[in-house]
Amino acid sequence: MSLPHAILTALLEQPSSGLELTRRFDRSIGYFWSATHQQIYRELGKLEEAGLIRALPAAQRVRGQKKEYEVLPAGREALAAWAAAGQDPRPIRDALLLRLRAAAVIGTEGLGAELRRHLGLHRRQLAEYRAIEERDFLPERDATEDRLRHLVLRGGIELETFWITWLEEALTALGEPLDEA
Amino acid sequence: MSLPHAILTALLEQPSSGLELTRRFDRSIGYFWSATHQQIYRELGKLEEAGLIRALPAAQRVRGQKKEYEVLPAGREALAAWAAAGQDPRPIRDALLLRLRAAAVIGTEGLGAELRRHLGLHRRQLAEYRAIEERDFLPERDATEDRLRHLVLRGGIELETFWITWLEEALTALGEPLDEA
DNA sequence: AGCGATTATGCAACAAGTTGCACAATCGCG
DNA sequence: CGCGATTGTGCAACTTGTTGCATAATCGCT
Repeated sequence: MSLPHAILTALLEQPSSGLELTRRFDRSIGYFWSATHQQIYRELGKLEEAGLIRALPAAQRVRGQKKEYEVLPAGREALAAWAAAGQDPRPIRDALLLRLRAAAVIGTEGLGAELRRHLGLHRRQLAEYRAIEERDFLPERDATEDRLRHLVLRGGIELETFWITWLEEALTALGEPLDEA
Repeated sequence: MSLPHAILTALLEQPSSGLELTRRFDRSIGYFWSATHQQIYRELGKLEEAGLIRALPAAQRVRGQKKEYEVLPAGREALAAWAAAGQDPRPIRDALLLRLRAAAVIGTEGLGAELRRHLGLHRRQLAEYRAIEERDFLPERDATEDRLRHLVLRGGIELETFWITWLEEALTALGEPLDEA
């Protein structure tokens, strides 16, 4: 599984506390690997126990007080091993496509509205990605690190574009308007 | 969750036994909602207990003997209710994008090969979808049912196309060849 | 008739992800 | 100083998905 490796990557980029990680998983990292704060805290506990990360020292630690983690050499090695292994793409599991297939047997009522709703969501997400691209990735800067990050963002942009294209195609084929009347 | 609804849809299309369902989940349905046979058997048990489906009668039923299921009216209603409710698209969780982000902190070694491997997998999948499209969806037939099924397939085709485009873009940006030397 | 391959159903244990909640410290404000 | 809002950590229970295995019937072949 990849959650621990997502966390190791995030901590290598920047040592953080559980809540800071949670926020980053809600923003940039979460654009391709989402996780809730409970998942993150649980995984931080496991990673610390496994000796892959450690909490930065603090006077005394009590519940409700910030706790920063950093990656230990063993953690960096574990991440490298994971990266070297290679993951197969997981089979698609998409409820909206299933919804279409269901519509073929129970009828298309309400389908147009649902497709339009998704179209709106994807358009909004695409706009967000584009804003980030314009803000963070000017054509000048071109270090390898930047290029990799930019590629990830491009992936998000193109994926949202795919959905928008497909949804418009679907609505057209069903004789439905693209926007609410 | 959607597995029960995927099964209900499949059984409405065609009453089947657990193994027949499993095969269909490996083919057409599995292209957008994958499931293993254990998941399917477990879910069939639950659906039967809930009164949404029933096993077609047979002389006597023992382990290792085929058991066909059909959807009861309550099952059709449950499916319609699920379809009416609407699902939000789930956040992306993609290991390859995570892999790129990890490469930014631990180095790009082996990344090109991994991207090429994925490129090959997606190209093969796309070819498979295209073959199905040519075989099953001639421009003549145009019932609503066919149109819906075709749209689902188009989704698969466009999704694979997205991956191929992005992977080629990524390899180019990294100065890597698109195919093994 | 005997036997291995295939078809078919299913249990159990585990791993991963989700939901709901509890509780402590700290910060801002009147 | 007191008190509500926010920040921060975390447990417990549950659902979903995966892996490995057990077991029974049937089919084809010799």
